[in-house]
Amino acid sequence: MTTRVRFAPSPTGYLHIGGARTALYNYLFARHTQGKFILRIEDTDELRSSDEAVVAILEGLSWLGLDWDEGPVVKQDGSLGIKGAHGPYFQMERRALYFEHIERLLAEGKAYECYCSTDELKAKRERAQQEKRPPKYDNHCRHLTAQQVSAFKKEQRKPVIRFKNSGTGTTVFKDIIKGEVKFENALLDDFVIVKPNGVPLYNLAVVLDDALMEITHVIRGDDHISNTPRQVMLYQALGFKLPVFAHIPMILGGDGSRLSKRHGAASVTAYRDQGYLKEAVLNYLALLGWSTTDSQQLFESQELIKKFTLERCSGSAAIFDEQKLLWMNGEYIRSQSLDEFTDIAIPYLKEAGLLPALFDRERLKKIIKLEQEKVKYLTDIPKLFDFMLQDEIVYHEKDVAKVLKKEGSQTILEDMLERVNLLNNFTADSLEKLCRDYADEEGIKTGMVFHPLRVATSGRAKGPSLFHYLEVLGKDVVCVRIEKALTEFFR
RNA sequence: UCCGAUAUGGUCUAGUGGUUAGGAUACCUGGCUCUCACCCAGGUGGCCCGGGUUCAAUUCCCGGUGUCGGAACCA
Repeated sequence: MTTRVRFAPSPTGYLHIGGARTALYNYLFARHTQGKFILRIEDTDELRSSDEAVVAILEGLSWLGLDWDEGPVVKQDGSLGIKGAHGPYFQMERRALYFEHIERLLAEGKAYECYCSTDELKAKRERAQQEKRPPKYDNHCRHLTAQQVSAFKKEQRKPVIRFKNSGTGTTVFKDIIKGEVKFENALLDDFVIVKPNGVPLYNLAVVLDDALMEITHVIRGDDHISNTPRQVMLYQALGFKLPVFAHIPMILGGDGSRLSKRHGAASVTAYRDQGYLKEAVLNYLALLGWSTTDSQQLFESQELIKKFTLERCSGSAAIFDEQKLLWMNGEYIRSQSLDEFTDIAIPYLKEAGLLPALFDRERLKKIIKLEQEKVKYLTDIPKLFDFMLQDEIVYHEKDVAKVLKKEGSQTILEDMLERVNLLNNFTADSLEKLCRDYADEEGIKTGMVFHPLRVATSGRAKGPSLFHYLEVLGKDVVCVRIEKALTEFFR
């Protein structure tokens, strides 16, 4: 039997980081088992759902590279398309498919119409809360007489449909991650499954869709675990085969509460925009709630698919640790080949106006090579490379004060200017030799030469290997910059 | 209030009826070095609490507590 799993977000906003991990686990499971990964949009909440959110979710998933086998897709021309043979993949478009099953529940006496108004129900709920009783529907409409029903109809009251809970026994289901979970049926009430306008509620829609789409494994956040007994009851009432459940724990913010915008970025695209590599986000998310026996941290592409199993998922909630994500980002940045990373860097440099339309790629690679290992966020790229890519030089005041405006710096720079000018073979090696020889002759420490030279030619005290970037800069530029530093700070 | 899940350094986690409780990150120290970073070496820090079972419990059982989730005409 081929496995079929789904990610079923409700389009009420961006793709949340927790949702992204749920999608990732579904994706990894599907690929690992060579099954199908389906994307379904649960848009039965007409008030909160939006088309923009659908697009945002697809964008998030696509950025991460979590490709799905069935579901809505954004076509070349930007419009929404569909792929897969179990559609539609939007619940609101599936309503026609639900009717017969709802009718069946009604006809078999497994569900009934309820005419209680929302106000009446709300009042009852509040009373229960005040009296410290669990809020629970009192089954008021279970046994309405024909007269009462026609009276309600005359009032134009539109009924909801409730599921008739047996109220006895227990509902048990197996969960790959949580083990066996039991609920007393008596504690559950006759929950609403269809709204007055005929739109099914989550618990019904999810069961019908999963069953009709032949979903074999339901992998979702454990915030759904309390809903699962209701769904199990529906599966049984409807006569459908139960899928295997796997409830993965929540992702929390630094303060232990559910991760949200308050904790910084909560959407995957926000991480993209902050300068994270998708590989790092994927790897980090995979490890947040899943691990190998040897606690492996970094995974090559395809390796996650090979090693991921639901059985090795943790059962407890995890706090999202951005510091560790950042470390991982650095690891992935450093692991890119020079060519790969150059391709990654180019858009950032262009955006910052540091690259003309036409540029010398080989020279750019030499520059990138000097600082690639230091990039933490991709958004750091411009400020790490700017002084090597543009003519103007920006002097950092603090560094100038600390390094340049020191006793002897002027003489040193003047001497260096003279000697560099005479240097024919302008390479890192010869430059280093020149500087060391000079320090030797003058009987001063090499640092006395290196540091002012660095600040004079780069504008700052931190940067790549001095002689290597001087070589890339070239003799003319280096001389101009030393000259400029001299006139600006000493003359 | 009821129901459910859950508990190993600050954080993510591995693991075990007898271990010096392992890895990663973060932090600190040292080394490398022209700065920063990388890299290397070392270090601080942990089994929620109480009972029970047992020769022995971080591990198994029960209870408690904390945390998170649910108890919608939201998903």
